[in-house]
Amino acid sequence: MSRFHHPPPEAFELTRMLHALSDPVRLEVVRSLAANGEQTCAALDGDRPKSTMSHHFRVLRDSGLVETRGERTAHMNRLRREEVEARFPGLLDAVLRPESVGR
Amino acid sequence: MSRFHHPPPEAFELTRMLHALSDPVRLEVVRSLAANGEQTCAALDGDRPKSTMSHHFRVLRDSGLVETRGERTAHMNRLRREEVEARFPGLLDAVLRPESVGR
DNA sequence: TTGCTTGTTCGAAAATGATCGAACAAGCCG
DNA sequence: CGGCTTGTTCGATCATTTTCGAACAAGCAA
Repeated sequence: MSRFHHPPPEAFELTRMLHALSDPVRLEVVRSLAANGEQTCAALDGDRPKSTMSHHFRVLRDSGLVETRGERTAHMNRLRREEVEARFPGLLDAVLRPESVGR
Repeated sequence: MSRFHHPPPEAFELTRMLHALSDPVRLEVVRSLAANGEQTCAALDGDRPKSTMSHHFRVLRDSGLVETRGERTAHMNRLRREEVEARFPGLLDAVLRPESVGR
């Protein structure tokens, strides 16, 4: 039973999602989730302080990109691929392309 | 002879472009350029102050999304479709989709 | 229970970004 | 030339973001 708010796809806002993706740290998280599947917050912090990461996960959740399941102590994060694809077709694919990476 | 700086596609940065697109005013400009072709700054301000629009155009130029030709007094703006498509395939299409509009 | 782990929330500080008036530059028209 | 038009640049202000330590909550393990 997650204590977090996860908007339904109809409520996704493009500008909000683009803003969520426009931060290097968050984009890295999204890419890692896409490449490696569900992961805990700890597995995704790049040695950054937990409070900082907690903030980024919240932005990702609010935008609709990520779902956090608060089961157990360690929270699991999942990229909401299908939902995002349904609402903004092609967006995630474009952002996740290997060619788009690196600078 | 444009006095503006327009980065070449190799220099486009994804996070910078996503940030440029994440502002409602700028997204509206990009959509108008996509739908109606080249336009002057005046045609694209939504009754907003010129200094404000000038700022947004600069962000759009720096990201690589827009090219401003400074010929004549009135500057012409063009969406750099091909360049953006070559560097970040699918990104513009996703953002310009009608379904993605409206909230 | 006590302690360790994982993560959130709060609050503050620093950085970044958006907005807009005023002054300025340059082309164009009469 | 003088004035109008189109936009840029500068500076200030205000709002939003980012970052991070400290305190807190809850599960889990010994």
